[in-house]
Amino acid sequence: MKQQVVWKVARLLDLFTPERPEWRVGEVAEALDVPKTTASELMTTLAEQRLLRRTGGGRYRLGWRLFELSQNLMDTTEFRTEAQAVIEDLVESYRETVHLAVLDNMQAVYIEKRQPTPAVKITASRVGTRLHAHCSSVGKVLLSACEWERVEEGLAHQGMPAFTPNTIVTPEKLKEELEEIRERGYAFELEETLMGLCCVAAPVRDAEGQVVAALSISPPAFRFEEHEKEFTRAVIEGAKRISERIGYTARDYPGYRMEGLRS
Amino acid sequence: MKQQVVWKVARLLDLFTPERPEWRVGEVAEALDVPKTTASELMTTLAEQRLLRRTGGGRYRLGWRLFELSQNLMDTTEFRTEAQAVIEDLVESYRETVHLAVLDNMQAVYIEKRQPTPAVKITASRVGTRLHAHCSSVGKVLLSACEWERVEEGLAHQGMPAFTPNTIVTPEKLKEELEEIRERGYAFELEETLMGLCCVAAPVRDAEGQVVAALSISPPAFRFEEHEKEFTRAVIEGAKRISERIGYTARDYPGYRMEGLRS
DNA sequence: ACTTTCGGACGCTAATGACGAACGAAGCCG
DNA sequence: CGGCTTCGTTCGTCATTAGCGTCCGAAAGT
Repeated sequence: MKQQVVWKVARLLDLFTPERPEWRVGEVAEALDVPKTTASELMTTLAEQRLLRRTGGGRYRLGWRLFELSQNLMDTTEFRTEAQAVIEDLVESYRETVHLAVLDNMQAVYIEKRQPTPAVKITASRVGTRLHAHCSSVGKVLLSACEWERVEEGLAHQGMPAFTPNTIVTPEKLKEELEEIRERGYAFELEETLMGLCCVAAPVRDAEGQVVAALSISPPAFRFEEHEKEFTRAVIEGAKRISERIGYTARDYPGYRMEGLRS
Repeated sequence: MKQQVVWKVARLLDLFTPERPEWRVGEVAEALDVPKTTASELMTTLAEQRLLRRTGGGRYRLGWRLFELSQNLMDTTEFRTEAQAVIEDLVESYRETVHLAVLDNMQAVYIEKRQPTPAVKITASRVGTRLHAHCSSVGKVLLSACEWERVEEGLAHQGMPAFTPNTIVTPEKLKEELEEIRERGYAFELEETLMGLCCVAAPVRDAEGQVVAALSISPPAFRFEEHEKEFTRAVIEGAKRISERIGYTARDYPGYRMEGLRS
């Protein structure tokens, strides 16, 4: 185990959640179980580097350098701009929540989210949220593009918690599901994370045909059931549009099979 | 000098600019002037922590954890939501570029930017850009809320480069200017960064009366000259609206003097 | 197949981060 | 007003750990 400082830095930064955005030295020391002096020194250094900032009276918050870096990251994520336009269109047309996610360490991270204007805040999802991949449509799409071996070790690390009776809880079942998804080119999520919520997701591919993101639409269950094929078609179409804009030429890759939608 | 690892991490992450978003181990080693093995180990650790990510074939990019952290930061920046609405309104009404910036380490960082739809990309400013505070309207507003002593030491560190003949280049002149700004409650920028570009900015204050951000409008010089008072009034009004939404009650603080606009 | 380039593993050693103790700086209460 | 508590920071020591030379394996180019 090398570079433990980096570990500590990461652990420390992760303390600053939306629920608890401000920490004092003593609190951090306790939370990380290190002496106060250690925490103090680390935090001072991080503040010098603008990864943290001091607010009034010895309290700390995340620093603006994180914003700068994140902005650099987003600005160089080619599919982002294209995706935004497509997402906008989808929300316009279907008046449902639309997500875009990437895979990170075998988890899905929402990097874009748009809700229809009369925002019925169904999903508690926030942009920047990391979520278990085994029970979300985007997650499953992204996992389906990985070698099963890697997925397996990811699961070993993170487990497969059940959130509803429909959540897939065994690796075997997930493996089957992923193969099916890879085969057909899109994924469903039928009340696997939250009762009453369904999603369809399709993969976004780059010029090399690699899956780089997943696009999903998340209507409430009852509306999904009524218009399943329509939603499915729309998401596939949208993902395809994004893919093509960033150089993917619909060669003979699996996925994008418009025929054969789920009976 | 303590916690040098953190310094290195920061320097390393800063390499990943929009212009050069991908780096290999060897390139980083050269850029930071460290042995390859050192760079390799650091980058591996950072990748494990998801602060970097490996893309195909030994290349690295910024990792998604940065996005998560930045998102946490933005989500807990109270004035952000309020500001967005106000910015939107301003752009609607005046069809000019509007910025919101915060102060970080005596530099201004744009955290919000909106341009009118027929985007005449005048300013090369990007959200997430850090810029010299002595020559921008937002910068000067933010500096005017700091003790001069701290400003001075910041200048010592960063210098006062001249970008146009109008740029303020001496601390003395800047000090005068800042006092005037503090007194009157808003700042101009008259072709100090770029010829042909003028700005007006006003401070956003939180519930404690602290200046937490600056709002600016940036029309081309000719249009600014025609409607100076109008723009000024609008920015002050906007900043005030944001301030009030986050709990500032217009007590007898300096600033927000609507009377006495520049002759 | 040979060479070159590149990334990663290993292990020694010097550098450095962790931590206890002592020191300031605020607030609190008698 | 002044001692007391709470909290953060400074200092100096010591054990830990990160740095880097050397070696190796993989991939790409010749």
